[in-house]
Amino acid sequence: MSISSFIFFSLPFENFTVLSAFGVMSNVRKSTRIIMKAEIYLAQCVESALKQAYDTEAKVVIEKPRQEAWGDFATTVALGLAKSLRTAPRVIADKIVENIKDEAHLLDKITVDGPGFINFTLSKSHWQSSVREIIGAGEKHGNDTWGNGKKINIEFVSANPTGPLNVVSARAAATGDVLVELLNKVGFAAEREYYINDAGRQIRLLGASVAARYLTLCGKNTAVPDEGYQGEYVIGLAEQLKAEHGEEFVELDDLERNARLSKLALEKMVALHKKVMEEYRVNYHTWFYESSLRKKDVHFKIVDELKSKNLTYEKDGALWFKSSEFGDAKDRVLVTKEGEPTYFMVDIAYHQDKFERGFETLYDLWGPDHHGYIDRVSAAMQALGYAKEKFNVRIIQQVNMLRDGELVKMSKRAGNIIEMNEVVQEVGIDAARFFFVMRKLDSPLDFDIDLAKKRSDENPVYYVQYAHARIVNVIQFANENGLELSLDADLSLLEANEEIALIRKLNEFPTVIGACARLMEVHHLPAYLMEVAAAFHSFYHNNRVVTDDRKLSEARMMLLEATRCVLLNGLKILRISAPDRM
RNA sequence: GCCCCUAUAGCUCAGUCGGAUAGAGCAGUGGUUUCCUAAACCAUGUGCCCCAGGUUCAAUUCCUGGUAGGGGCACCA
Repeated sequence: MSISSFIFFSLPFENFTVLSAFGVMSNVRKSTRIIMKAEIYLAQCVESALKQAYDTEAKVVIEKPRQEAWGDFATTVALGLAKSLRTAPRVIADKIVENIKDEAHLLDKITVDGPGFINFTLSKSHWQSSVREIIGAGEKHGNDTWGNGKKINIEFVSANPTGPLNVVSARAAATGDVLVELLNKVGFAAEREYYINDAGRQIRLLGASVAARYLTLCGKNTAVPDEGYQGEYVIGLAEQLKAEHGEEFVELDDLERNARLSKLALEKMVALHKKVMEEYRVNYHTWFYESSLRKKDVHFKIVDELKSKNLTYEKDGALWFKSSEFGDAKDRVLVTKEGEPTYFMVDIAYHQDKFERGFETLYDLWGPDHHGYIDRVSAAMQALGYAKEKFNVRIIQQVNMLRDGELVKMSKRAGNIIEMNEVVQEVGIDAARFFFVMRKLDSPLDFDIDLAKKRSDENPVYYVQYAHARIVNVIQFANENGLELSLDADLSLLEANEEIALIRKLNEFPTVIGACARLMEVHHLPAYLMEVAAAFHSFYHNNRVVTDDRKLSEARMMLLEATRCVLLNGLKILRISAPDRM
């Protein structure tokens, strides 16, 4: 992550609310400044210096140097221009530096190092004053507007209501939930959506399976169909339905009984899924029922549209879509020879429906077993006239559960899958959510159940939460000793190495949020929060907050409050609690 | 056979648009508390960045080809 920091201009800024555990900040004055990242300012400085020196334009990227000693920010622009300008990179770098006009007086030092890096060191006072601005921004710290209000739909989990949710859903749920939060933080209008496949063949199979178990319970031994659901939970469903409805379905003919039981079982499963998601703190904007599309025959209208574009044909009694004309490996069936619409066919209608509801871009989060399905949906969307980049899929790799250091073997057939709810209940919601967003989406995630349950320093969740609790405790202690948080504190007293290091870290928050949103990745945020916690703990250990030196204490209280703001903001995005005491 | 993902320290993993001496946590070792929470801090070692080519002033990063591991290739979802 590159460091980000702020420059303050005297422009009007909207009102804000201040986060505080104790309400001591209620008298805070309103900010009248707009926040701008230091990187953007530096990039502009370098760009105009470049124009001045060489009459050249180039995209200037400001990054964080590998070594802290080299400075706060750096750019390699001189290295990149060496060829086109036919000049040694160091010469270019020197000339750029000569032409830099630091109008905001932000810079303490600019050096040219190595083969031609330009390193910038910001003044201490800039870092110090950022503490006040972070507190002032409150929960808006890290917000941006580049999403421009664009409507984005993020569909995730969408597990079949034919069985309990497994651990992969827990990863997808945490990921999708946090992604939406991140996107909205940078100005998008992103929404969470869950698609419920409550129609079609699989649901009929569920009905038949429940019916078999139900009849068996009623004394009429019946086998579960070969392709049906064999899991224990089906017996549970049958038991519940028998308890609620007695034997009223026994005398019905098979078709009728299956249909009735299928409907009732489905309602129970969907209710269960909704409950698990709610307890996991995922609040979907939309629970979309496949049956609502089928009722309106929307999927047949899609077929008509594809037909009219001459993109379908009949073969072997089935109706095919020419998906290979849009990059799919082969054509796909829309209507089977039995005359049944495929899942795919309804799915096309579903995705188009999202567009018709006003979403400009769609993101689906799928498991690795669905990657082969991407091309055909993409093909369908293109066939219907939507640009390729409007439909996106992010594959979330698998989850391996580890217990006692051993991989827990899971098999659907053997019925020993680990349910999402079990894991969440066992390790706690905070730990589960944190662990499930810790890894890059492309990587399989090893979930160490024992580690997630540990209440010790090895567990990263507690490390971050402990930092927050510690801060709350110290501020409380300070209050008891007659110290109040005051925005007028003299921040120039924050000079210790640990203090500056912590402040610099706090200023990276907006950059981390931006990177997550831009890359559609969540794992940078928990990693960053661990860094903030580390910087804070280090500061805390080496510096007392509550001292005889009242001015210094007040300055340090400000630093603590700013740190608390960042931790709270970060945890809030992850929807993990920020405890006041541990 | 075809497609997707992965390969970096003993272990689990970061590493942004290719840049300066490749990082963190855990484990190991040694230390820190008359003091606001020790669920904490400090010190300490380790790397054919899977292999071979290519592009480039510069490759862990991009391209090609391998090797190994995981997943997927239905008129299921």
